[in-house]
Amino acid sequence: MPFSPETCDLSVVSLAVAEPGGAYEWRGGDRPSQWVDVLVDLPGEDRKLWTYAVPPDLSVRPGDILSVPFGSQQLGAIAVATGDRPPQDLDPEAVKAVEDVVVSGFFPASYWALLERVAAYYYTPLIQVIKTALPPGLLGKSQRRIRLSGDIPKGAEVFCTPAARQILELLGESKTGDYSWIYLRRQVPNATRGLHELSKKGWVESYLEPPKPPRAKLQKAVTFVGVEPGVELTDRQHEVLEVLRRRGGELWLTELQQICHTSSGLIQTLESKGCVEIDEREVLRTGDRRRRERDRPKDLTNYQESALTTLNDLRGFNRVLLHGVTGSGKTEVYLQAIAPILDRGASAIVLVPEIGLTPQLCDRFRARFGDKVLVYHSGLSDGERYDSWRQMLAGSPQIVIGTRSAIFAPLPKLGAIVLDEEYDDSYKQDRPSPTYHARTVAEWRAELADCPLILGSATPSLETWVDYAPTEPDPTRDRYRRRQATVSPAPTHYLSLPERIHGRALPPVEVVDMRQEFRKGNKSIFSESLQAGLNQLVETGQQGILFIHRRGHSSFVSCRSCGYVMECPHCDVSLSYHHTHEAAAERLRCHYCGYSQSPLDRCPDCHSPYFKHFGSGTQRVTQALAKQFPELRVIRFDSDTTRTKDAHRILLTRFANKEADLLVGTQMLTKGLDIPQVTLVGVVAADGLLNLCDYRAAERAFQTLTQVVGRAGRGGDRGRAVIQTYNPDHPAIEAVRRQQYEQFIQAELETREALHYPPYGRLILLKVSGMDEATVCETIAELAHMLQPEPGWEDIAHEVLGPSPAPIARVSNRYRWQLLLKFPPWVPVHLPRPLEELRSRCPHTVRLAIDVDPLNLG
DNA sequence: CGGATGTGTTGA
DNA sequence: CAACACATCCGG
Repeated sequence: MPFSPETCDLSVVSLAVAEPGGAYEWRGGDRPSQWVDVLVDLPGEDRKLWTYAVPPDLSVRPGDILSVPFGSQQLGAIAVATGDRPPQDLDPEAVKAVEDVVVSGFFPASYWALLERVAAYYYTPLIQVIKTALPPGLLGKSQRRIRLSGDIPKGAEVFCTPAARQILELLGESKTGDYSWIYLRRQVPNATRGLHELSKKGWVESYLEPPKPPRAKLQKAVTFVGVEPGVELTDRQHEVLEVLRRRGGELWLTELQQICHTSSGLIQTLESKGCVEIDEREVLRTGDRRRRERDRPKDLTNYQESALTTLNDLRGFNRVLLHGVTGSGKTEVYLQAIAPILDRGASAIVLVPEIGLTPQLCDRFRARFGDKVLVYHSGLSDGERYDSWRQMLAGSPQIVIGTRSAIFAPLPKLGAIVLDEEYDDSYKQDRPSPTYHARTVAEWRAELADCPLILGSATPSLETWVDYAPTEPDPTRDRYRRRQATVSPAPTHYLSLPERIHGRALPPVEVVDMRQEFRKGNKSIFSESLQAGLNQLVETGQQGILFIHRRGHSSFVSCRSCGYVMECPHCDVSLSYHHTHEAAAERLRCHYCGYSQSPLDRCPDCHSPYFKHFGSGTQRVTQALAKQFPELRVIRFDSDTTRTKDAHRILLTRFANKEADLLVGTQMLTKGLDIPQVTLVGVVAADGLLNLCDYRAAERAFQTLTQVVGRAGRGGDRGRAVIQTYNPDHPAIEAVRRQQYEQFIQAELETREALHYPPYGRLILLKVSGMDEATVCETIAELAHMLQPEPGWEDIAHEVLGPSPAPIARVSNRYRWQLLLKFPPWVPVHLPRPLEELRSRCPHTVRLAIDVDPLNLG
């Protein structure tokens, strides 16, 4: 296709140009191209293309990540189209040249369509979606930094404004002698004025630091070539050459030097004599190279077998729900379903909620598939993520295990996508745009890649249940749902694993009414039944888990005399008490803005000395345990004790090795933990879970409790679970006790349907925030007005709920208000007004964020 | 985003 | 009339 200004008209042009199944090739073709149209990484410049010249020493193809000069700075950019004719509507002199090709990437054909779809659905600029899909730092831009310069007369800061003085102070303390301008501006009020003042005096200067995108790590490798006749070698040279030959003819330079205790000089001499070649090779920083026992496919239960048969026969886009009770062996089904896909030369993506919490799953995949397994998540260093990402582009059959962003893994030949624990909320991004749900994106990706999508869960979300589970046909309902569906229809399969492997039973669940315990005179936080269970652990040598819900037992600091509660000065939340271990410093921390301070020993309000923290939930419980069960060995597993890298794995290994009898922890315990010796599961107080004011509270409580209960009795010994609550009749508790998923789900669905909440209806949340409360209120009122449905159309239109202050009305000194748009099932989901128009009504001090399909209404 | 340019406000 | 805060537009 010719390259012309017309084809660059962006307001309308979709950037997805690749033909399905074809090679990734946009306009331009194979001819050497001298010009390239790029999308730059600039906020607000959505979809505008910029033309650059391609210097003769560079080769640029569409899809390449570039660095380009832009104004005074350097920006990350992505090549969209190339051409060999100069742009006609531009002065050729004004066209700048591409600075560098950062990565030359060949995305699979459907990849761009996927990114476009995410951009459109979540109302997000395409470049921002690209940024979420790429490893961090790839679209680097230059950074403005400030450093001290020239001689600053002693005591001169006295004559400066406070802002300037503060800048000088900060720069003086800085190790590198400089700070980024963004940082200074955040730290110092009126920083702009201070900077002007100082640079005029010549005491500081600002400079642009060029972007430094991650690079492949290179190492020198030595390859054996041979000895030409007539080449003279010393004995030592012979010796080194012989070592290299015996070791397979190829070694890293450093390795060879170490083995032979020689210098690089000798090896260079060998190179000059033509006996070896030295060249730079890419080394992968993919971590974990531990050797491990090779794992063989396990025997399957009948249910697993039949699920696997269905999975193995699937070709093309199919949607599958693998509904297996806890301990039914879902992972083994994934493993055996993926094996033939790799054999066919295709790859697979396996998504898990949080990788740190599922080291066992990764280990099992690695044990089964060895180095074909790639792990990808935010815990990796930028370099590691970059290497893994490049490895995916290579296209060899592989398995990517990762958290939600791994749904964008650029695997060219995708054979299947697995989402484990599909109901988990961490699949939804709620903070910057795009606020995507990995399950939604996975459906699109599976559709575009024409491969099966497998959702696995013991407690499927309502969304998944209504879409995937077999129910009696209900034409009215189905027609409505179809109108709001986000994927085209596809064969759907419901696979059930109703039994645990090895014929093990689900643990019986006992619900204890804590009000009665109290009436009986039991003042302990442990019911009699749970106490008995804990005592038994010591006797039998079995292990147990105690689950604590964070909100049930707060960790705030309050005054016993006057009731004063320590709050964050910038947010409307109380500060939480943190104390990692005995030696560590005690801190009070704000979970929302990161503010922290040391604890006070007197109440700032009434000066009473009875000013105490209540400790975190886990801390309080471990203290109570130490008192009542001194012989129990306890491991705390919460955000305080798992902060460091690999802490999850270490603590879990210690527990698995029976170095403790009891694991006490929060939410983190619910996910994928598979330790056979666990026979007792206790929930200290389920009430914190039940009382969240959210339309999904009951569903979430049911899912979490079922998962926790499911940790018990996975080995040979029978398990049991004790749930303590002040609310034993709550439907969610009742459903967990009887382990009746379907009845609970049906009742819950009816509530949702009556109120048009998802999955019967959909939501869009608009969030507005700013420093000045009045401005925020005015703005959101205007937005609410603009978004009202046309008068007279109320019953066939969306509803506008709000404006209302966010549940936490102030964070980092920003006041937050929100609006909820609710679309009943028969109303197509879309913003009634273009986002741009809404943005234009917001003053510059006010931020507007949009959350499509929000999970947390606040 | 950063820089250049334009406009409105203040105050000596 | 300057100095300055604030808005707007441009960048290839």
